[in-house]
Amino acid sequence: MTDTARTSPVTLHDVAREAGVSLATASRSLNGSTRNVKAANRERVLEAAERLGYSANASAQAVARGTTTTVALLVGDIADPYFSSIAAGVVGAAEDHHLVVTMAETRRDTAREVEMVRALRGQRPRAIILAASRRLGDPHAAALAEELAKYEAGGGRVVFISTVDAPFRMLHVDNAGGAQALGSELAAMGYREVAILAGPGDGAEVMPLRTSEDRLTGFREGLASHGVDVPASRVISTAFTRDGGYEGMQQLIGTFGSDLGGIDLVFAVNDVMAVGAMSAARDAGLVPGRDVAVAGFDDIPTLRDVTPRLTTASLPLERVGEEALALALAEEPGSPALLEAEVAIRESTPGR
Amino acid sequence: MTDTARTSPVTLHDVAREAGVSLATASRSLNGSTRNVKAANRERVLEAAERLGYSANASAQAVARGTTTTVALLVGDIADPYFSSIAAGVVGAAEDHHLVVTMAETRRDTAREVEMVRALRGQRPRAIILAASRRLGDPHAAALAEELAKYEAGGGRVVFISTVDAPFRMLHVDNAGGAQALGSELAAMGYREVAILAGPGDGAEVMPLRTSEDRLTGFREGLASHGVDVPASRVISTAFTRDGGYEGMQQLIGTFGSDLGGIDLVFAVNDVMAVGAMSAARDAGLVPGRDVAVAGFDDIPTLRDVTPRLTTASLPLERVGEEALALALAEEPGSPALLEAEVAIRESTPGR
DNA sequence: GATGTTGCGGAAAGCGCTCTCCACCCTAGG
DNA sequence: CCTAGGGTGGAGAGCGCTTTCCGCAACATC
Repeated sequence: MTDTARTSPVTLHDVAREAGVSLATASRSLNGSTRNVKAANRERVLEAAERLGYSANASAQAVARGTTTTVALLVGDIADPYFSSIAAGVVGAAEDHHLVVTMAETRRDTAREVEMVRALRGQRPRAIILAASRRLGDPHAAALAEELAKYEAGGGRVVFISTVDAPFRMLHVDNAGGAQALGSELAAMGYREVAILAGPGDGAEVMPLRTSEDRLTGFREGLASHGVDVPASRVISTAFTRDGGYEGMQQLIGTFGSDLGGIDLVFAVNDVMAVGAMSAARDAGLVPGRDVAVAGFDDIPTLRDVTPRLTTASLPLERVGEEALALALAEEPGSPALLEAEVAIRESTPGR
Repeated sequence: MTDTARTSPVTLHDVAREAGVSLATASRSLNGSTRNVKAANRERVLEAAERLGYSANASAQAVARGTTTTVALLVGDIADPYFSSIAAGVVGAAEDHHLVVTMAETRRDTAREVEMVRALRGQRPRAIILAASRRLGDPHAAALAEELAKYEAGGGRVVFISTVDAPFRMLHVDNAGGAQALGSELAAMGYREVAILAGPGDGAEVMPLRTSEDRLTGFREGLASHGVDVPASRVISTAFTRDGGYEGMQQLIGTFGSDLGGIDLVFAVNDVMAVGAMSAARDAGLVPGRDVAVAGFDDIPTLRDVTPRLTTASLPLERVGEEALALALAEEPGSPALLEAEVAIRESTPGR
């Protein structure tokens, strides 16, 4: 019976002995190799395994087979709904393929990202999926690329989500296109005096996030197609977080006064920033949606219930995760996939 | 130089050969064992490793050392901010210990949970942390306990977050106490006619979630201490999700009419449900906070900006994750830790 | 009966590491 | 001069598996 006093896991050897067969037969019975095992023997092995509570040592299998069942996912911040939604997609899809996913966090620090990749590389994952946002002209980009190249040289696969073109498998999210459509639609609704809360980076000292940049540029183009221009003085650089949005709006109010100097629409480059911005407006006595329209980007499900309901560009984040895994597993990378954003006009931009 | 054509990872053997030393010396140089290596040799090894882009094979190390650097985390739903906050805490703390965390999702299905544990067990993680919510009288509980017992018999550690007492390391979250304090305070503020949106399970067909049950009971006790009673007809069983909250409120409105028959406070057993409930109220023409007060539980950061700001019991979720890991790593389990919730009264319950 | 075929079990050689043990060199002490 | 002992390198066993290869038996074919 089960040896309750043991303190190290049951091995295949134990099972084989218990079943009275060889290691080879036990192995073949438990993982359905190409080779057949006589039913009687397989039966005995399965029983013995069950009785002993055997569970194959994945590390040993990995060493013997030369391949693991692991996929690594690197995100900026797990608690951020943007990343956790993507993670949910990856984990869900991974499970369908009987893969285990290991996660790490860059904490939005691009130097750490290189370290994390180095650490993850040791796991010999089938693929490394990078969902952490990249910066333009990042000084660590070269180091990252080098580390990833080494990983690929060892047979690994690298998938990048939403970023600059890189010599790896790419999953593009249509930030620019979505933002453009959003900008165009809002301009058509009559908004003329627009301010933008962009992500961090002024282009000089700190480099901007690629995602933020794409959304900023796209949005401006969308507005421009209706003859609306956003002067540089109305583009605020701030953190890519809720607090960043809050502070950005505060800054706007500080600069232009509590009537915002006629600004009728504030576009934040992501939903959590937009929500922070609404709070700041409210705290300054403005009613979002009435005194100033606000729009975001992403369409985070958890934020679906904020009031007024947020106009945004809807991104299928779980699907992004699923597609990323599919891309990682595909034999041939194919052309870079593009996931589109869909404009969702809601009460936070009632129109003028 | 780096062999760019290779397709299988660089091994320690390669490094040793490149450096002109033995496998043993290479191993000792690269991981700082107890044994000394002459500086010159270590230097050569480090250089060779760098040049070849070597990264130690974690699986092989695990097999050789008989121990991994992995911790497994099992959550109900990664995209749910409750779980992702805990996950962030675990991942953050794990990193400080140079551990990698692998995540799996039960999708709130308790049968799947057993399977997931079985799969994770193969990884031989140092610990398995279970954050997935458990049900009272779960028919799969026995199977789960058995699977976990097997894992522990193999030297693994199991940590349970927020649940029934079980013969494993426990991290208790003070759901009952927090709910009681919240109930008491709200009763003191004058609320008398209360309805509760509880989690799923009617106690007969479907078993209730332990978390939900604790919060329900605690809240009732808190009210009772001020002489306020909640009749069973005002306790709605619904899904533990945003949609569950929405439907629960709809049901309340359907039953008691659009004035809610005098109900002045609705307590939802978690924040996402509360937010869903507010939306349902709004969609029915009620103004949350004015026509009906709403309270939640958890204090999810992402939901900090909903309006009216949500009264809730604040749980330090990231800390829960950190403590869970600490508990997993501790030599001696010690007495079950208890993490307290703090009442946060905000505008969604202005008082009467 | 000799000669293939299959079908299946087991021995053993790896997989990429760690770590024990032994060998060797050098210095110090007698 | 010899011996003891500390420091260091390397051979090789072993971790828990997979998988190749060999051998044996049972059966079909001529």
